[in-house]
Amino acid sequence: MKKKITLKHIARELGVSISTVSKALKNSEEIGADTKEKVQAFAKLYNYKPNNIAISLKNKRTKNIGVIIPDIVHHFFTTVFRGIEKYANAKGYNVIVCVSDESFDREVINMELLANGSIDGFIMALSAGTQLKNDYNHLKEVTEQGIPLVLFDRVTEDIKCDKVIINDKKGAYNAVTKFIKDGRKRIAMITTEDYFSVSRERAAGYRDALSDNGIAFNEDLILKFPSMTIDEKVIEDFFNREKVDAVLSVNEIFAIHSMRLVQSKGLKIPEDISFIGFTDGLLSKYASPGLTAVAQHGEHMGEIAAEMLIEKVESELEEETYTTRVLEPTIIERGSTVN
Amino acid sequence: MKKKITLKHIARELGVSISTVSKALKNSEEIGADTKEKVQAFAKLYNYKPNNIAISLKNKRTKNIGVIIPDIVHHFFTTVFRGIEKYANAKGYNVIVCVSDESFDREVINMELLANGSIDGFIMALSAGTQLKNDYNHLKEVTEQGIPLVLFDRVTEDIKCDKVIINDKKGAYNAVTKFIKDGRKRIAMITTEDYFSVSRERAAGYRDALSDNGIAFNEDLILKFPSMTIDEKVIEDFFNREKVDAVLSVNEIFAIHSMRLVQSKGLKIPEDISFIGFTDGLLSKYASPGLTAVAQHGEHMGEIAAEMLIEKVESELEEETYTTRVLEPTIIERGSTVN
DNA sequence: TTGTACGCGTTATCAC
DNA sequence: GTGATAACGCGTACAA
Repeated sequence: MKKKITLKHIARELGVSISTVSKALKNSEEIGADTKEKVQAFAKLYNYKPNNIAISLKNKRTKNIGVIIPDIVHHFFTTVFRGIEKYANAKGYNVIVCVSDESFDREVINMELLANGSIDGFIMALSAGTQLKNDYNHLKEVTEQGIPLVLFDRVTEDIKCDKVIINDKKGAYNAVTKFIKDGRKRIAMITTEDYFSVSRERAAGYRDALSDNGIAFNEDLILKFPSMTIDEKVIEDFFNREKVDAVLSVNEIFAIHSMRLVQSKGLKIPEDISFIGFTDGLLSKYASPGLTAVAQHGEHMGEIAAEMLIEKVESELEEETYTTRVLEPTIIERGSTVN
Repeated sequence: MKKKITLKHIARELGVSISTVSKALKNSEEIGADTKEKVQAFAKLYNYKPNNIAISLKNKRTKNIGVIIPDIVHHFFTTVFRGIEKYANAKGYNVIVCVSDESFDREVINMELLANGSIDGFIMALSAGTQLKNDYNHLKEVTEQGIPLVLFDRVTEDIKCDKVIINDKKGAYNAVTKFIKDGRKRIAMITTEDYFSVSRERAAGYRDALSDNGIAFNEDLILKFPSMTIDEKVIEDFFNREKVDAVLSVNEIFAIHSMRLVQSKGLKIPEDISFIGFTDGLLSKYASPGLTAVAQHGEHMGEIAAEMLIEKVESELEEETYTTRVLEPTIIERGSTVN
């Protein structure tokens, strides 16, 4: 087993000082050509690579960025992550991921852990628990320490930092408008509780589109789930109770479940009832019929988040200007709506 | 902006030495009760937390584990990752992820980067590029440096290290046996090129099951894709050319594509043709009909990989005993096969 | 041209 | 009880 070699080893072996070795490896002009050659040859032979940790300690820069997401087995977060990873890697940064599992406590613990020197900045989407509790002190502490933070998708007004979101309101607005143009009258919405920032925005877009088209808002057509988990029975009751001809869902899981249910009741999609779901993921693509989706462009979102973060990390001056990038959602038409 | 505080700051502020502060904070018996109290109160007030990087440098242990996977937007890898993250986190480790994007070069680069002190050990699945090139020198270097390595799912015989895989051969064997029990005669297999270790194993299981049941192997019933990408036309040609009544697919994407295609040709699933696909993911669950799947238990696999790695990392003695854990696959029955 | 000394933040050892 | 010192590995200002 050939252990990692350090400057000290090389210096001792070659009978020179550590700083000479250090300079020689950086091709410093101060060092004589022969010494340089000797040192470089030796370093190459033993495959010397500087120790990242030592460099981090010295530079007070780790070249790591911390990503905290609620769930990794979730297509949208996964695409965002890919964008982050891609951009960060290209810039020479590594990505440390922690999963909050939608829990406030785990989000806090992970953040504090990473904040103690492990990373240069954070990119994160708030956990459900955090949004429910509405407590952002852990974020505040981090930003007050001067650690850059970028929030994406699930954000909060309470924290001053860079953010990147999609225009959820407009996405919902456009979807509902499309339904209305297609002649739909009783448009339902399946969503989660309001403490999710995205759900609130989407609900607002839904209501705006209805009112702009002279359709009265009907509370009975809103189906709310307390979390990301589904109760098949509740969906069934809903569709037995309410006669609807279009459904906007805040995620594809709810949408797919509903589609299967109404199909089993003998309804035809999109003739009798049409569907649009947020988060253009695999399920939307492979459902039968395909689910028309509001694409959130996760990968692009991730790239932008990483770009914003790294810019802040690398900028010397600490101006306190924070920007929010709003990406435009796109509707991907598939078989669940008429064209 | 209140910057991170260090031992030095506390020492200076309180007019004591750094080592006194360090000891006081660790509740050392050597330190006087009043000094301890004073120091601890001050530390709490200013929210002192030791710097991870400095500790890493001192201990030569980072409490980070490096995970290198071919693709993050992939349900199976994602579930494995969740298992790794969960276990590692519980043990106080962070996870640094790098995505090789199925490329040999990116795998090498990422590995070398992380190997320079950033992590205590690696967990990885080989990229397609690496398996194709069949070059494992970067793995060899890492293990020779004494850095523990655990391979999962996509492994190689060429490297001596801990491994965790599922019994792919048996999974395929069981699936095909089920087809035969259900009276199927012309059983096709959709797979990738043989350089994937898992594809080889699954193909072997397929052949064994046929031969054990007295069915001749028929090369024409094997549809091979060069990579993970799908050519719709090729699938169509295949099903137009060959009359098959059962299909085993090495992944769910190929299976779902095929199901949609044969359905569009008017065939009934599972009456006319039945399907089983590897990787029990979201698509299998939500397809119509649901796709009977060979579950790979990714999360469990991840937990085991993390457990094996951390055990090696924390064990002082460097015995060279490597074990391979083989998990048993399970068939999850859904509508794509008769019960 | 090369080497010495110091600092990054922490801990452990040893002296006072 | 408390503090000085060395060490982890590296880079660099400064001295020789």
